[in-house]
Amino acid sequence: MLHSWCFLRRSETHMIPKARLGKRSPLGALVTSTCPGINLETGETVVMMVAAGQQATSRADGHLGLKMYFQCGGAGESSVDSSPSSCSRSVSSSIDVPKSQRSPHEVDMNELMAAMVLSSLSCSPLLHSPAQPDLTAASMECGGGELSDSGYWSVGHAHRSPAPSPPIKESDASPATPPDEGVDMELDQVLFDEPAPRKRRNSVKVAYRCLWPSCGKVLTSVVGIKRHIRTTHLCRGGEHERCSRSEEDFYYTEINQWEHPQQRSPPHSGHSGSSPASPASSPSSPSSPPTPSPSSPSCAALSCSAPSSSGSFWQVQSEHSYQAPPPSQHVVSAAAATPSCRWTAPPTTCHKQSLSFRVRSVSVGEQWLQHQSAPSRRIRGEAKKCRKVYGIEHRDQWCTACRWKKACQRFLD
DNA sequence: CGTGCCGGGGC
DNA sequence: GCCCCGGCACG
Ligand SMILES: [Zn+2]
Repeated sequence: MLHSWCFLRRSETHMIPKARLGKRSPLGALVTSTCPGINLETGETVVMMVAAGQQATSRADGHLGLKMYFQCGGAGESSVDSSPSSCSRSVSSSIDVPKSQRSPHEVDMNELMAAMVLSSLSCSPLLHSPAQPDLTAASMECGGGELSDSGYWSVGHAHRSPAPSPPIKESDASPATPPDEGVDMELDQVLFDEPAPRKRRNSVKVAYRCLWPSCGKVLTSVVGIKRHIRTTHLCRGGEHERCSRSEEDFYYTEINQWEHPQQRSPPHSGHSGSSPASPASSPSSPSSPPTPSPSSPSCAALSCSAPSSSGSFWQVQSEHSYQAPPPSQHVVSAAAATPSCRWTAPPTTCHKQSLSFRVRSVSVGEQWLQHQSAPSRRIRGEAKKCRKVYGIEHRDQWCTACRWKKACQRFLD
C-alpha cells in the first residue's frame, strides 16, 4: 500500500485519463420487473410480436426491444443457430408482412397483436379512447406496474408522438372509436398498414445504426451491422461464440431512412443523399461519421488484449490535456491495472444477468450497453484522496486535480 | 450526507 | 492553457 506518489508527484500537473468515456446520461427508467406473462409465451407469439414490430415502422426501438427479448428468451446456450437467425432475417427483410386483408380465423392473433400494440403504445398521450380496456389492462399487467410502462418505450418514442393505439382493425367487433378521428391517419398508416390502403411503406427503408459510443455507423443489413459490431467493437473475427452470440444485438438499433431525403433533416442539405447508408434522420448527431471513429482501433486492440475481450472497453486516450500521459504505464502499472480488472463484470456474465431480468424493452438494453461499453464513471477507489487526507481546510495541499475537482492523481486507486 | 470527479464555464 | 464550480454517482 505504499503510495509512491513522490514519483507521481512530478507529473502532477497532468492528470491521468484512465477511463473516461461517454457521458452518464441516465435515460429511461430501468425496468427490473420481470414479466411472467410474456415469459410463458411460445415462440409463435414472439414471432408475431416481431411482425407487429415490423409493421410499426417508426418504432424501431420497440422492435429492437422485442427482438431482444425473443433472442434472450429463446437463446439456449447451444444450438441456437437456426431460430434466432431466422428471426433476424425476418426482421431484416421486413417486407413479407401480412396482407392488408385478414381472414376471419385470425381473430386470436389479431387480439394478441392488438394487445401487444396497445401495450406498446400505452404511453401514448392520445390514448383516450375507453375502448377495450380489457386488452390494455391485460397486456399492461404483465409489466406489473405503471413504472415499467413508462419506461418501456422511453428510448426513442417519447418524442415521436405515438399514434392513437385503438384501431388495429375496426373489423367487426367493436367500433369503439369514432371513425372521424382521422387526424393521425399518417401515423396510423405508418404503424399499421391496415387502416390506410395506400401506405408509403415502400418509401421507408430500414437501416441499422451502431449504438457503440461515438461510432454511429449505419448499415443497411442486420448481418452487416452485426458483423461491424463484432469485428470493430467486440473484436471478434469469428462469427459466433456460443453464448454471447446475440450480444451484438445490444449494440445496434434499427432506424428508418426515407427514400426522399428530406424528412426532418436540419438545414444541412449538403452531401447527405449520396450513400444509401447515410441516415437521413440520425437523431443524435447529424455529423456522425459513417466510418468508425478513430478510437475504434485502439479500442479493438485493447479489448483484444483483455482476456474476456468482448464487451468491456475502456479507452485509454486522453481527451483533455490535463489528463494525458499515463506515467503509471511504466512503473505503477500494477496499481493501475488492478482496478481496471474490476471494471465491470465480463459481458458473458452480464449477459446472463440480462437473461434473468430480461424484461421487455430497450431501456434495459440501453442501460446494459451503458454499463458495459460506456462505464459512466471511473470506479470509485477506496483510497483516500487529497480532500479526505488533508481536509478541506488545507486545500492548498491537495493535488491540482483535486483542487480542480478532477480525478485525483496523487492517490491513485 | 460526504466524497470523488465529470462536464462545463470563466479568464 | 489554468482554475473553479454545479451537479451527479456512489458508498
Ligand atoms: Zn488528489
